[in-house]
Amino acid sequence: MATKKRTTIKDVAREAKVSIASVSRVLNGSGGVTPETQEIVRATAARLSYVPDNAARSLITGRTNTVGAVLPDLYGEYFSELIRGIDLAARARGLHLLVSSSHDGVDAAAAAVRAMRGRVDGMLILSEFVDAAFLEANLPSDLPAVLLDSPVKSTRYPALNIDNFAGANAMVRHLLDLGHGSVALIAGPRGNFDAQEREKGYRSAMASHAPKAALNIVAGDFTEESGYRAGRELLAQKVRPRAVFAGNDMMAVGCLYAFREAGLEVPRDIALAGFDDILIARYVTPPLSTVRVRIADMGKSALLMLAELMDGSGPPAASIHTLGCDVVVRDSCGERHIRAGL
Amino acid sequence: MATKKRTTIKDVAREAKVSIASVSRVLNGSGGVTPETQEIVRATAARLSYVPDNAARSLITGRTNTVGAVLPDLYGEYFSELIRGIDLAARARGLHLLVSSSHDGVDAAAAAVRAMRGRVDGMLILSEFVDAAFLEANLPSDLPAVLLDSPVKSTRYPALNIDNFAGANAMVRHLLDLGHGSVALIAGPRGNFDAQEREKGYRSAMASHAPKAALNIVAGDFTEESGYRAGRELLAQKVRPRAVFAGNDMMAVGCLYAFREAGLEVPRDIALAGFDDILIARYVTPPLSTVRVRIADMGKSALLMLAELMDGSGPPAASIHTLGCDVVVRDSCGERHIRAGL
DNA sequence: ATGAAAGCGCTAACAG
DNA sequence: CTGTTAGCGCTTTCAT
Repeated sequence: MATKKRTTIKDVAREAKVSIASVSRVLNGSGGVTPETQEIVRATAARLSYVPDNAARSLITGRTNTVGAVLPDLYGEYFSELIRGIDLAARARGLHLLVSSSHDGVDAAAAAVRAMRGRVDGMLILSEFVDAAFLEANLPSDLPAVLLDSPVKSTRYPALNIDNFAGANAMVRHLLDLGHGSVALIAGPRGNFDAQEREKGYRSAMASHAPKAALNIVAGDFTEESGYRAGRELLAQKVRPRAVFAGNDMMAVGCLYAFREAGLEVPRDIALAGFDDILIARYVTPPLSTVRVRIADMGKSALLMLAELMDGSGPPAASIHTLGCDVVVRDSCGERHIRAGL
Repeated sequence: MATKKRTTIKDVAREAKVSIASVSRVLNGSGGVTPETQEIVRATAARLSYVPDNAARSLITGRTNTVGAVLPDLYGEYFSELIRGIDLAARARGLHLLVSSSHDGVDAAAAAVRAMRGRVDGMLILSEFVDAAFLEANLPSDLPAVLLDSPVKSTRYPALNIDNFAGANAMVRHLLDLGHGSVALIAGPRGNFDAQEREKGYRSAMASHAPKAALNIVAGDFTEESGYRAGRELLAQKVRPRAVFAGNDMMAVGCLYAFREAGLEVPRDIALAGFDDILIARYVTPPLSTVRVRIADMGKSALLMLAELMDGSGPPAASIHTLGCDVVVRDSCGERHIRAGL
């Protein structure tokens, strides 16, 4: 279809009265061609609006100039920012982007990864289903890849992670500094890597800045609904906490609704903070203090890393890079100013 | 890189002690092979973990099994929903998805379209820069394509549009039915197709349901900031309108802030509605009545249409399909119930 | 500086 | 039912 009867290099060669080799040389800038010949070839190619066939080119060069991005079924805002970061960086390097999202299980993820074989020169993988065995089984050993936000300590692939620990730690510390004697945590889903790191950050901040205060952790699963339930659970405790740190913004929003429903005013009666800085955070009442994650940067950095890997000049395999977060202080935690860059 | 020294069809043939043709036949299900041979081939292929080379396959078949999606630099939520719809439908049909987003001008869009030549069997194009001449100049005449949300009346490509007119019309009618004597409009950017259609919908509803009321249109450009300014402008009018229909949700949100700042209560003092049903709409106070656009459906339908086009069984070129919207009634317009599907 | 020719890995006739 | 073979469009030696 696409390549039904396009003009080929032969047509150009014939029209330009040169050999196909010369045409190839000119169009690839391989040098060794007279300026005059170059001119003729270029003109003819333009006249016939010749476009080299990528399949043929890939077949012989072994390169596709395409990178693949495998992403899970994830929440809109995060996804689009990430993709944008990746796409921009890819375009800047003349690379195309093949995406595959929405995988709801290991098998789907594996299929997605495998389907990209031979179509891409490198891959960006972000999936909770990825582990060392998964990679071993589904990735050709010679295909460069970069792992995003992954717990895998692979010896073969570099990983790029968000500093969930530091972000959570900083936010809890901030809450504590504000004078809220003790902070409760609404945890994220058990198996989730981000959730675990954030919880660790919470524990660490509590241990170092409020060693006498008891830990107060209620369960959640990153959904608004679970945040709402957690909020009610918190209010039912004998002593109502002074501040709550939710493992992500959606839960914070749910929690906010629970508080509002109970007639409490945030932050006067109880302080609240989230994590992610999703768009909504700015628009709820009161605006939510949260931890901003620079997703687009992560996409960009990941692509750059992958590109280097593909050039053979990349970072040592197994390196783990970490991207910082910013504490964004809005109204929900009881103070107003911005503390950035940790 | 990716294809450095992979096992080829020859290796499989040798190991299975059959001809490469048989291997090809088995793996393509072209039939005409004994079950036993099939079994042997399949087993050896699996054992060698053989994966056919896409480039070679494309070269000879002329198909890439990939569709391209060219999107402008657009707002996160819309983009991710659209992509998800497309991706899901593509996967269901065994098609891969090559994306290119973030184009800030005609040239960038043209480059993006051209770069996909030969890499895809069909294209989905959503760009404000697209018009008949653009397509003529940048798309190979034999490449199937579907236009998304485009004003172009092309004789060559089918288009899939959102029924902005009907959506706006229904919302304004709803506002009028509620008894708000006259409705003001915050218009979108001048050149924008969606904005124009929505304005027409407003005019039409006013003409038919409130023929005696004067039209009241203030300018906006789809940004929150412009909505805020428009809100102030509206409040400065001699007679404050009873209801305001904003051309999109972001402007409605900005407008809401202007009203709040002026000490007005929505919807008691003034009713407000938007368009798009972005996530935020649900979370502002009061929740915003709006018009829901089924973006993911649009992506899916577009891909299905494209797939048919690629099979040769597609809709007649130049057909224009329209996707309905739903009026979503929340608190901001002064009544609570849902009216769906128009 | 240019051209001829050998494949890249695969599918699709065409023979047998 | 199976094997042989001719390319698909291109890059890249290797001659000239």
